[in-house]
Amino acid sequence: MSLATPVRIEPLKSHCSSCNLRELCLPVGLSNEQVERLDALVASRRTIERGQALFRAGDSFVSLFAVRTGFFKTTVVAEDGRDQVTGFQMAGELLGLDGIGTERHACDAVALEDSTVCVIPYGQLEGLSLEITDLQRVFHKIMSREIVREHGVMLLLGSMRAEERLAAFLLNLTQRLHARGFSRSALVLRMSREEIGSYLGLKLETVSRTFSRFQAEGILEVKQRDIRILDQDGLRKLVNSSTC
Amino acid sequence: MSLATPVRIEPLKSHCSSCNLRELCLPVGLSNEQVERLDALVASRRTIERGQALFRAGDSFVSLFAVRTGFFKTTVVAEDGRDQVTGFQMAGELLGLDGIGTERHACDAVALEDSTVCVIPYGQLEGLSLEITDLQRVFHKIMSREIVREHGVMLLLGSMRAEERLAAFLLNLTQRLHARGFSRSALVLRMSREEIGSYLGLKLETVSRTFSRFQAEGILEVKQRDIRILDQDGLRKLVNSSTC
DNA sequence: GAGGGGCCTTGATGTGGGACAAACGGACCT
DNA sequence: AGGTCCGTTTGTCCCACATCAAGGCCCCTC
Repeated sequence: MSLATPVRIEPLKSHCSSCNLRELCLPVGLSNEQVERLDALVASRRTIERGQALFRAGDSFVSLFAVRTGFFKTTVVAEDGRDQVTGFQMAGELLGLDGIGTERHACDAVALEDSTVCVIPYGQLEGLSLEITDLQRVFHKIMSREIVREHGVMLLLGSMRAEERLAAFLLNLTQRLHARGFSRSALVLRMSREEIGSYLGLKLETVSRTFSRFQAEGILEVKQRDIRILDQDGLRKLVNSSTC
Repeated sequence: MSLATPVRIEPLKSHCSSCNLRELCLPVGLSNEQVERLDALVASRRTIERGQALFRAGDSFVSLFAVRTGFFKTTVVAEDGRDQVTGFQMAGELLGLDGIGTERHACDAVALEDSTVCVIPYGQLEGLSLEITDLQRVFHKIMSREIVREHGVMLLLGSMRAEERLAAFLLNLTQRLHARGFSRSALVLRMSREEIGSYLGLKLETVSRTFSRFQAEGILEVKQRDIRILDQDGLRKLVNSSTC
């Protein structure tokens, strides 16, 4: 490390009030006055370089994190070393909910590109949500939706075939990206074939082959990580057809 | 229905204070005084016959339910009709967390044997947890643990082989039963092979064959739904060995 | 622009668990 | 006791995906 480069703790103040993610993040639905009180709590930002972990399983749990920019994956590791990607998180989504139960994180959160997060000290969030009913309600809803999302993944892993899994995955990603102002029909994958495979319970070769098949069928145009969706209905039909 | 048997709405008052599940349920860790305030809120019980639904996906969400006696499964249904068991709940465990996010239940909860539940009106629970910090904390922990449990299921569904899945399932069940005072080595399954299969992402025939194999290997004794675990370490090794 | 290292694609072959079918067994009737 | 129903077990065959292996593409560095 060079002499002139001290470790930099980002002291940047976050401002939920003026954040363009306000409607996608923790402050959703809160009044201006309420968001200002939340501002006082969301004290700092952190930047995470691509490939670095925001936290790891076993780390003691202190704060939640809201993705401000960038892209993350969360993974759980079995005792024998196998790991499973449990989710991909983009701007506005919360990381760290897994840590509340035991006061230690239960999974790793790793940045898939250079990212910034807002740090939300959990103890203070608890305190504030005693005072702001709406904040408590929003927070409960976020946790509940995470539970429901995972139900969906269980359905996918438990009963879908490879094509259906990948189709469902792409539709989910584009829907979330669209909510953030991106195109519904084009996306750049931030994760590798292997990470997609881990999330979907498939091997990377199967993911790759399925992409190729979708391209051959005219459903997608695939150039490495650049994906263009040519036939969204085709994808949707794949997910809903019980052709097994 | 006979003339002398009116529909009975159970008006029975629940009492968390005197409930033997106190340490396994929502009141865990609360003081006597706090639990008494919770009592005021948990106003009624409901009995659910085997095979009946406590709630169904799409039902509007009003209350959470704590299993008092009996056994439930929760299932999500895809648009094409396939369904996936997302969990099995026993005494002390909460049902309905999925409904908070959208104010509608996202899954079905069906009793696998005649059961009783305590009804916890969610609006009142929100209100009380504004006043009792510890209650808020406990509730958050319960939701967080549910998220972590589902991570574990994702790991199971995404990367384990049939034997590992069934072994992990049995260990999880016996561990939870043991916490409720039952034997660590003998259990009676409340669910069918098909329901186990759905939960584990396997077909019922595969579940049955795997039980048979475990029996042949001297790990289990299987008589229909009566299971005796002869070699707990054998089961544990199965789960942890990355023999794939 | 040559070389190397990730990541991705594609081919050949193998296999775990699915699909289908039949028989078994226990619970509950009459 | 016999019959029916439903869940379970077991056998046989088959396929979707895994595994193993080779080669291609892109981007980085020197």
